[in-house]
Amino acid sequence: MAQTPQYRRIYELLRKHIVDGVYKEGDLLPSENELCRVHNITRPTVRQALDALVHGGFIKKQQGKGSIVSSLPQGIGILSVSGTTSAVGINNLKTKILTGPEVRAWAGAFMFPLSQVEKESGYVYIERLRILDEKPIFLDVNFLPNINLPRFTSRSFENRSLFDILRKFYNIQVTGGEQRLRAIKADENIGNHLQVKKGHPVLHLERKIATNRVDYYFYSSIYCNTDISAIYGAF
Amino acid sequence: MAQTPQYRRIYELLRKHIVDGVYKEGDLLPSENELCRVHNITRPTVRQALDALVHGGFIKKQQGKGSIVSSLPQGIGILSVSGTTSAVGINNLKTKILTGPEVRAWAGAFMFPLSQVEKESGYVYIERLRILDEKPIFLDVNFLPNINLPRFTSRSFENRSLFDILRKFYNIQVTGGEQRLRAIKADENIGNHLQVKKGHPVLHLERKIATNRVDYYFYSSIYCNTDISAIYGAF
DNA sequence: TGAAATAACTTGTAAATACAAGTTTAAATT
DNA sequence: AATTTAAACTTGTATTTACAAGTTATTTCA
Repeated sequence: MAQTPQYRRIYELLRKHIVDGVYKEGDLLPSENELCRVHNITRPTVRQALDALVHGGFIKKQQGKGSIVSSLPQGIGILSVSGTTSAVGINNLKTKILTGPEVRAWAGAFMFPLSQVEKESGYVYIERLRILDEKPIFLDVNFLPNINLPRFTSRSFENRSLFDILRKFYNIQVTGGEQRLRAIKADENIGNHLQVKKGHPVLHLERKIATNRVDYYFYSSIYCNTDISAIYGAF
Repeated sequence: MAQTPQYRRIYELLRKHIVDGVYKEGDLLPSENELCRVHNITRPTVRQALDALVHGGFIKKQQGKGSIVSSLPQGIGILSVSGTTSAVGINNLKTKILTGPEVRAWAGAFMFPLSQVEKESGYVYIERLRILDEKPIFLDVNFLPNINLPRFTSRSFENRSLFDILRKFYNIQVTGGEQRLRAIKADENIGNHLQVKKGHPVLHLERKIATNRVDYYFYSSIYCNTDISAIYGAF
């Protein structure tokens, strides 16, 4: 009946409290039984929420002791699905649209194999520069198969998470994905955007992102300048 | 009573079957209820095993349909805990010990903050080169705090997973961790080992690895040549 | 025959319960 | 007082039950 499941609500709540500093590093979260009482739910449900927090790297659990809040990462977390991207430095992380959103047709080879439906549909192209403290940190190039995305190209993307828009307007939620990482030399174009010399080492991520819409994936190619801040991930 | 929990057994079994090709990409695993019947366990237990497979990127689940086997990754999976390292290409992945194992004392700054106990204990140092198809793929430098690791320096590490040794002889299992990624220029030393020119882009991972032993972490600094095969990860 | 309704599957969420195992605190014993 | 023991916590594993929700195959009806 509930649109969002209970464990999700508890997860979001605890996550927010950790990010906001209600619980600090090393603190113990309320025990599972206490969370049960407070929110009037059962332990399996609480544990489902806590598992998600562990998976996101927000807490560690220790048998007999409790759920210990982890330190918030120093770098930028884009390795896990909702792990830390939305958690850290989102305040001073600005977004600049370089190209799009505009509809294009697939041409040439692509970083991931595409289905027939995807090929026929074309894609929405968005190229963005993400800026942290006035310094360009990463350039992300996004490919969203143009399947059931009405009025997408006319939406505003400035300083807004792509994920948020997909969730809010199209009820598309990211459920996971796969990625490849490489260290490459920046070419002329990437170098200009990231303000590094041509040939400078840059981290390249190629991602295929799965959603709650069955068989709907979208794709991102991300170039990171890791000189200032590293990419962070929990596992 | 059971030394290893049931869900772990089922997880290992299914994982092996996927890796061995019993279930191929796109195949459906037996349904949860079927796995219950076959292994004489209950659905929450089965689901715990399947969750672990999802987390490792081996399957995707679709409500109403089933558990769909994912494609085995092309690259080398060292991003997740037991995700794909041990799954892919372990046959032709050779290991060459460059230094150690030998006990050393901490000196100077370290990539992660250390506890007092860790500082006082020193660490076991191991430097290894991992070779895939006669080509050096990555160089890993490991720091294991020298706490309760009897006879560690005298063990043989050739062509053997560090994780395996820790599990087998010391009952230490990797439960998770955190990592930072950077694209850097190879220096003289790294360039020589990885057979790339000095200044060539190399992927650098700094990892703090958590274990089932409370407060026991170990650390790895990994340098990857991603020219031939990328680093792969599911999330 | 073709479309719609139904049944029989699948996974997702959730409750209530039980005991095992690790940690901490308090009490009892020496 | 110091040590040991026990109790009261904590999380880990597991069962049983129930219904919701999505998918597929079958049946029914027009």
